[in-house]
Amino acid sequence: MATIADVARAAGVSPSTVSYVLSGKRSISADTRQRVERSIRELGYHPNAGARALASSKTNLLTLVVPLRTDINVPVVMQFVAATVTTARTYDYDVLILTRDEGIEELPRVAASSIADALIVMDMEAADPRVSVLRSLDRPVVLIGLPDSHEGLTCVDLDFEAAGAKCVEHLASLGHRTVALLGPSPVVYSRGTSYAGRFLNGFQQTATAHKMRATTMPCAPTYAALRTCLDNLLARRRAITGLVVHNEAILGPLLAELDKRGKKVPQDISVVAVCPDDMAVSQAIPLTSVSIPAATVGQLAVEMAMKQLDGDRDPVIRLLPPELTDRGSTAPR
Amino acid sequence: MATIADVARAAGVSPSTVSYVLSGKRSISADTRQRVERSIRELGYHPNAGARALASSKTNLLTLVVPLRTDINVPVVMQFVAATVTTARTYDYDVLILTRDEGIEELPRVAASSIADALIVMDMEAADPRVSVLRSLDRPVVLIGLPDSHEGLTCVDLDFEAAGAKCVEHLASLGHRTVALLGPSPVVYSRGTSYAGRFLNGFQQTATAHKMRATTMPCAPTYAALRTCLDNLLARRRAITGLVVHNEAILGPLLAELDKRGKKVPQDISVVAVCPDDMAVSQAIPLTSVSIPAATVGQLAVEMAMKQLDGDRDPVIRLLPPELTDRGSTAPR
DNA sequence: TTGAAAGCGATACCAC
DNA sequence: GTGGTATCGCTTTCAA
Repeated sequence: MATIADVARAAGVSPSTVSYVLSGKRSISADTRQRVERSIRELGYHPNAGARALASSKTNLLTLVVPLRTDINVPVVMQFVAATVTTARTYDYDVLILTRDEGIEELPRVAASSIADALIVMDMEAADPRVSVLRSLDRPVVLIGLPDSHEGLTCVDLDFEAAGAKCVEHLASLGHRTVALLGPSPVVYSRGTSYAGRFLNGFQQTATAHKMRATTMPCAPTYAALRTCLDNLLARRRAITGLVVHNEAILGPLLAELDKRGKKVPQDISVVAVCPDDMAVSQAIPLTSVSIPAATVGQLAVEMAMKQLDGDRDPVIRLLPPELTDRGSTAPR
Repeated sequence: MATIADVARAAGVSPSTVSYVLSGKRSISADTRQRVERSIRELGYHPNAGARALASSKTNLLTLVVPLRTDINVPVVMQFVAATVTTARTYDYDVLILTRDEGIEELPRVAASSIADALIVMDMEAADPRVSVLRSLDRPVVLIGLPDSHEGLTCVDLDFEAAGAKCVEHLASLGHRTVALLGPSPVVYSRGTSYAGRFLNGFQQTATAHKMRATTMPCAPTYAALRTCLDNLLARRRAITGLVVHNEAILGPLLAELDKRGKKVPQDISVVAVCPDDMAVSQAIPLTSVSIPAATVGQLAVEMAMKQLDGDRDPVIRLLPPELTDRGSTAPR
């Protein structure tokens, strides 16, 4: 494997000159630059990452902590990972994956051994035990989600509270008075996942503000759970006319089940989903939805990490405003 | 950040002794070891990854090349990634993610700059252009999938040909004579994805061997495509009594649509799926299936990479035998 | 059983 | 505009 010394020798210059050609940190004569670049090409030279990290205290690696449990929304996580990796590459960074199951003790290891320059952590819970550890790492950190105590930490996420509000506003503007939220699995709530609670708040507060009758119901991602929920919801004396679904896994089964029970969407019941756009589009019928902008969040997370690496250590909270797209699964009442 | 010299000083020994305590490469007196370990703990020492990589020519990083297109089976990919990361950690390795979109030129970069010690590449196509590049990398490589020309390369995957055969055998043993394969999206075939073709071969050859009438039909992951496929399949003069579904995304919609058309499973039509077990279980009705052992494959891939890093460079082809679980969605004819 | 010191391959400071 | 070289923090050979 060629080293910087090999390149220098081949180009008839010193190693430092090769280094500067690569980094652009000082001006090089056109002639020298060309000879060096030619040698680099001919030798197939790639700077050794370890040596570079040691000398510069920069690894050009980002650590991404991903939740890989089964009860998470796998496609959303994937979109997020993809966006993170792609964006990182535009900054010449590679991405290291840590699954959250490896546990809290992996974070200090990765930080202290200088494996990565910064960390991006997904799926924060409201009272996440990792918060204090992350704060102590002395490395740039970006959280996806908004834990309760996030002082000093940079966070980015969809504004789920506003999203909950937006869904209700939409139904209210169509004249609906009796609505329900079909939420994520009970375990998501009991775990204190931050986005679930924030969405729920936005939903309830807005319904209250509009003096609507509002029911909320968590739903495990199984047919049995869904049927139970629907049995319950559809048996109400005051018929529910608007349904907000914050549970991607259940969208397909829900539509199938409503169809089976002879409930037409949107004639009998309006449905608003909270999910990535592609998912809303690919259901049995296209769904009106508030988009979960996983790719955007991933990109922003990397950009915020890069900003911190550039020296701007001020914590930032960035909550993306929700966007609702009407695809016809909601109708006036 | 504490260095090995700090630890050595605190413990009253030389840096080399600390290094040997850590690596276990030479015997250390109990007393010395304890003093060193104590200092390590007290200082919160973690060896610097870059320095270690430079001195030892080992990064303890594995590169995982993941396809992050939308037409792939996202949950399967996730299971695979999770298993890879988890297994890698048991060998004290971390995992670097490369998405295949970054393209072929990233592979030489990662290898030549010694970012990672070995590579695991998912989603190989039959005539994958990456094969020759990978062969030239001079680093351990494990392929998930079986490209046509894999001489000299280590591969691991489910034996999809045997899986296709097993599905047909199962239906044949139940007396079915007219069967169909609902396959992956046409783009998966046209891309030449290796597993799709292998499964198709196993399906067709076995059907032929049993003198069964067999239809095969790719199906895009949309409701429209599914309906078209079903219209076609259900209109046959000889009614299809056994359906093999090698397309996870379409399982839910398929069952809903069959239900809607009044086709009872398994009374009117038997269904065998090819998908991860948890997916087969969580459908509207539990499905008889051949399991896609993503987690096992991920684990094996890491183990095979580690074996190569241990010096055993002989290429190995490992095709896992398919396992069929009867969950009642198939019935005698 | 332990220590001293020579690398590993870059970066970046100091000279010229 | 370019070169020389100390330095980063660890591993490992050589010596004792």
